[in-house]
Amino acid sequence: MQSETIENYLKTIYHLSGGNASVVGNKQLADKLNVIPATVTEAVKKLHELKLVVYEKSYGTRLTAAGSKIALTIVRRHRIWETYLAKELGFGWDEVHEIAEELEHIKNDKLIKKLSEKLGHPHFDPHGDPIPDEKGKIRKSNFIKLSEAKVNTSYKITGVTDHSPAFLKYLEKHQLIIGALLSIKNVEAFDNSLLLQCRKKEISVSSKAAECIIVEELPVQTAA
Amino acid sequence: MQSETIENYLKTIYHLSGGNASVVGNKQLADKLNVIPATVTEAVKKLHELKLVVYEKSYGTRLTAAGSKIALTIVRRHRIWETYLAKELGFGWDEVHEIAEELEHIKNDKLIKKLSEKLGHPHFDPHGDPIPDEKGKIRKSNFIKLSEAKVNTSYKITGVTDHSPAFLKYLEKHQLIIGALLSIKNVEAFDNSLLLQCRKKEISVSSKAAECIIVEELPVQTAA
DNA sequence: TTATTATTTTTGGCAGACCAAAAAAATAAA
DNA sequence: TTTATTTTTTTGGTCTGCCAAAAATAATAA
Repeated sequence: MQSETIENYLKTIYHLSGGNASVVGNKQLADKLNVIPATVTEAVKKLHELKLVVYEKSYGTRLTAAGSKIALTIVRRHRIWETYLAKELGFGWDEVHEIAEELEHIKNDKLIKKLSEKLGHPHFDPHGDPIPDEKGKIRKSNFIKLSEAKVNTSYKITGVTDHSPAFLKYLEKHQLIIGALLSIKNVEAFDNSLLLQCRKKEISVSSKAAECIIVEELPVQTAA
Repeated sequence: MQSETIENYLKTIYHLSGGNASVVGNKQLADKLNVIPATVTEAVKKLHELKLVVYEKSYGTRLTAAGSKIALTIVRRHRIWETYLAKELGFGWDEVHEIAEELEHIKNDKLIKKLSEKLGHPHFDPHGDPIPDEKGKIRKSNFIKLSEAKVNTSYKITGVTDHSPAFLKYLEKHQLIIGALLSIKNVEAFDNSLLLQCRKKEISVSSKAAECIIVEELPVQTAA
């Protein structure tokens, strides 16, 4: 079986549980999936019967190993397609998510294999999210949110956690794209907005935006 | 709206009516769609209400202009994807049909535009079937079935009308691929099988196979 | 033209996926 | 700990897309 609906539930549970197989609530799921909680109750009961999740009444749901495996193949498909659309077909990073939401349900292993091959088996998609390999293994990294970064330290942007076109276009406009180098000059006490130094320009970003930008600390420059 | 089911019905009606908007029966449709005739009756009633077909009770169904337009966009998507899978991703011509059956339902005009662009806006897919353009227009051609070809005349293979992997693999094995030149040496009176001359070899093909091979008569060689 | 066969339609039903509204349970606040 | 508030579940219904079996039509053969 494995309907598109099931795939979407498993994928969403995976995302909401942060990949940790931790428990997610019905309301949470309902909001992400644009259905009402009653619908989720039904669905998770069925997923439980299929042994893809463990559902405990009035408490929550978490993925089983089998469910997690399926979720990871969907995530892999999604991110491979996103990367392919961006790299091979010239789509913008703000466009790929929506199309990949459909393409991720195409069931053909060889297709994903070919796409991955053509891309040189990438480990990250255009938003900096890691791409699980065929076995579902994910490259771990010690990236942090920009909102948790230190002042006056060099960072590189490695990803984003919000994929909305509006946010991505905003970032692009300010050249806050993946790979960009930056440091925090100042944190505004009033609203926690950050004053960034990036490509010789100073840019102010809200704390909300900083929550959605993922960075990696750069090794300190050794004196030449 | 425009569910996957509707798209499949319209596409199938299109194929069965030979692109001529002629009438197709319920049984016919049911067989192609792997459902029972009763299901088709329901479906065509609904399509009629949507003004995508004209359904006359106990008689049959044909596409309206609106229905035909949708059918042609599905056919276009299908054939563009088939071509892309074969040319850009290295799939065999016996593999592409099945995958394209899923991909044809991805609703994103820009995606098809990009794929077509990358391919140089092809007019024929790997099976020799014409690809409708964005407006649904199809390149007309005066191709004929090999079974209707004359003896001792030069032809070029331009397409096939059976997309089953078994048939395509059979053709490939005998080098009866698109572009191959051949002529009919003899027609066996007993079973109508054809003795072909192709690439210096003689090949015998059944009348059933000859029904599924499309050829184009070559201009006669003028003396040099 | 009647009998036979094939096709089409009707009727009643089922499963998947959803919703609205009411009831129950859990959580948070007073 | 007793209200509120939020979350979860139950119940009754809808819509789409399908099937099985029976009845009605059409097409074909005798």
